[in-house]
Amino acid sequence: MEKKDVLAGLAALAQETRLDIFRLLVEAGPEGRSAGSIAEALAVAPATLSFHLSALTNAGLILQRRESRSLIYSADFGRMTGIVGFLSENCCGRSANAGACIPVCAPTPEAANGEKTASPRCGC
Amino acid sequence: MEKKDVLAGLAALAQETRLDIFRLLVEAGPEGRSAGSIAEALAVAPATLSFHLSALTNAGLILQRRESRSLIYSADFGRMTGIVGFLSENCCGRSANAGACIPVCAPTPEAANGEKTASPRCGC
DNA sequence: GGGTCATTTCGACACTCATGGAAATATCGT
DNA sequence: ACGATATTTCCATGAGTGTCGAAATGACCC
Repeated sequence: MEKKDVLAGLAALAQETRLDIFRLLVEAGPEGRSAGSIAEALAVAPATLSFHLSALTNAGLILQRRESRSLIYSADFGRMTGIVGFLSENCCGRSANAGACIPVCAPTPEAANGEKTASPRCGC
Repeated sequence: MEKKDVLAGLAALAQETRLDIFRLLVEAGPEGRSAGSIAEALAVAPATLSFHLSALTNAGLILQRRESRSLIYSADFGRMTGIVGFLSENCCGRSANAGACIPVCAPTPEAANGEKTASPRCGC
């Protein structure tokens, strides 16, 4: 996970509507949710929602797929785990991390296999 | 840790110069670093640095103290841990977090004592 | 192919942000 | 009190962001 990716992710999440969208998608799990359903849930105008969805997509935080007429968005858990890992490693102090942990989502298949995950998991 | 605090923290860190400043202060530990020393290390104009330092301070991410002529800034590790905790809990999926952890800095005295820390530590 | 539904793109607007020079403020040593 | 040092505040400027109505695109069904 490179700094510029983390920066993009933070910028994307540092906005109330987008954070709400992302949390909604995390809650929805891998199946995701259609744009319309998100717009309704958050009471956001379609054009505005689309703007935010593309911001999140560009940041690599969410994925898009089409399902007949609807576009379904879902959270990219691996990316989010990478960001949290970066912050923990680089922004929480490196010497004093003896013991304390924050539980995190299980690695997604893609993260578990290839893609060197820079975040060292504690062996608990 | 409330959503608006997390939002403020993310907004503060979602900017390259500020992320660099914060990482420098994390590296410096509790002793911190003077504004001048930061400006020199990152090659940032004093006025610009001051602008960013106050953004980080307003977000609650760093602390300021005076030491004779210099103002010393240091990272607020408890705050950062809170933000990472929030992201892990709310943005990494809640069902699938069985086992995986990300090591995090030991809680600061203030976090360890009072101030209900919403982030559940895993018992490893 | 025409109608309809779901969503995006375009365009315009108000607003906020990042930058840095110049002036102001605070602290120290003499 | 004065000069030097460290840092902030003030100000102007250019760039970027969030919002949303209206028009365009894509997909389905008959």
